[in-house]
Amino acid sequence: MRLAFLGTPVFAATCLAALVEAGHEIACVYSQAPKPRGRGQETRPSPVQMFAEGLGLPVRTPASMRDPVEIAAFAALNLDAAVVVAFGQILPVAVLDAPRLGSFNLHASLLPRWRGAAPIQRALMAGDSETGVQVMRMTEGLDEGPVLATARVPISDDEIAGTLHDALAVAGAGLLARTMAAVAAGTAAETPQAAEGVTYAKKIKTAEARIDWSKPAREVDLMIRGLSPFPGAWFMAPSAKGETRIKALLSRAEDADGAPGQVLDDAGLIACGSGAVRLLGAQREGKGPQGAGDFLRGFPLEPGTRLA
RNA sequence: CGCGGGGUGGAGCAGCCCGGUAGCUCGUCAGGCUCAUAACCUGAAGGUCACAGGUUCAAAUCCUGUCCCCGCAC
Repeated sequence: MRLAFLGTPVFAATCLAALVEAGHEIACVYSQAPKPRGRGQETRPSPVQMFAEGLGLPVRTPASMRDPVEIAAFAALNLDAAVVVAFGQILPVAVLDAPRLGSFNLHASLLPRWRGAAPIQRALMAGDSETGVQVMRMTEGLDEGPVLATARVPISDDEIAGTLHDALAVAGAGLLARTMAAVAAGTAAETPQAAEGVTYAKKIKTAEARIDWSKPAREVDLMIRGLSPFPGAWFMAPSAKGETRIKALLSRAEDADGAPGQVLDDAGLIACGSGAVRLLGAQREGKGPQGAGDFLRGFPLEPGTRLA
C-alpha cells in the first residue's frame, strides 16, 4: 500500500521499520520538528526522523497539521492509508479522512482502558496484570475508534516501564504490520470499543514523580517501577553535602514496619505507610544507573536515616 | 553559549578548597578456619589518578584547552 507514517519517539520508529520491512510504499514520514532541547539546548531530530532519513524517505515536520496548506499537501499524497504512532499532535478530521482507506493508529493499551498520552506507565502504576497493543481506526475522539487487532502482553512483578515499553514496541510493530496487510486485503474486521471501563492515561508530571513514603509499599513499588527508568520516581536523602536527589529505578515490596521514609537496614529497605520497599536499583545526580549493591557502596543509607 | 554534577587498580567511592611517596568498601587470586555459608582470619596481584599542554624543586590536587558520561530545566 501507499502509506504516510506519522510518529515521533523510538516506539514509533520501531513500527515504521516493520512497515518498511513489510514492503509498503512510504510516501512521506511526518514527525515533530527538531527543536532546542536537552542538555546544552541542542536541536536533535526525533528517532523517527533520523530513522526515516537514514532510509532516504521524505520527511516533513510541520508545526501544525491543522495548517490548511499542510492538509492540502497531505491530501495530494494520494494515499491508501495513514498510520499514526505516538505522533504528538491531535490530527484534524480532514487529515484522518484524506487517505482512501482512512487512518490507523497503534495504541499501547487494551482500550478503552488508558486512552491518551502515557498508557504504558499508567498501566504499570495501576498494578494491571496485563496490558497490550491495539490497532484502531482513527476517529475524531481521542483514542475512541473501533479496534482491528489486539496483542496482549503480561506484566510481571519485576517489570519496569522501560522493559514493558520495549516488549510492547516489538509486539506492536508486528501487530501493526499484520493488521495493515489485512487492511490492504480487505479482511480486517472492526470492533467498537466497550462503553465500560474507560480510563485516561494522563501525561506524567515531574511533581507527581516524587515518592510519598506514607503511601502503602505496594503503591510506592508500582510507582517506582512504573516510572523507571524515565522520568524516574525520586526522593531526597541527607548526605555530607546536603540533601541529594535520588532516583529509585527498581524495587520490591516487602513486609516490615517503621516510620514512613525510615531506612530499616543497610541493604536499602525503606519503610512506607504500610509495609516497606527494598531498593534494588537507583541513580543519583551526576551518576549513571546503578544496582543496589553499587549504589549503597558509594552512597550508604544508614539504618535510622529518614528519607523524604 | 540555559543551570549543575562527574571521569582515581575489575566495580563503587574518598582524597582536590589548604600541591609533597595513592586510600577505603567490594570483587579477584593464594592460604587458613568452619558441619556449612554472599560468614570470618591472613596474605597477594592489580592504577599512565579521562586526554593534551602550562605553572612548580614537586601536580590526582593549581591554570588553560579537548573528549566522554550524567542530573535538572526544556
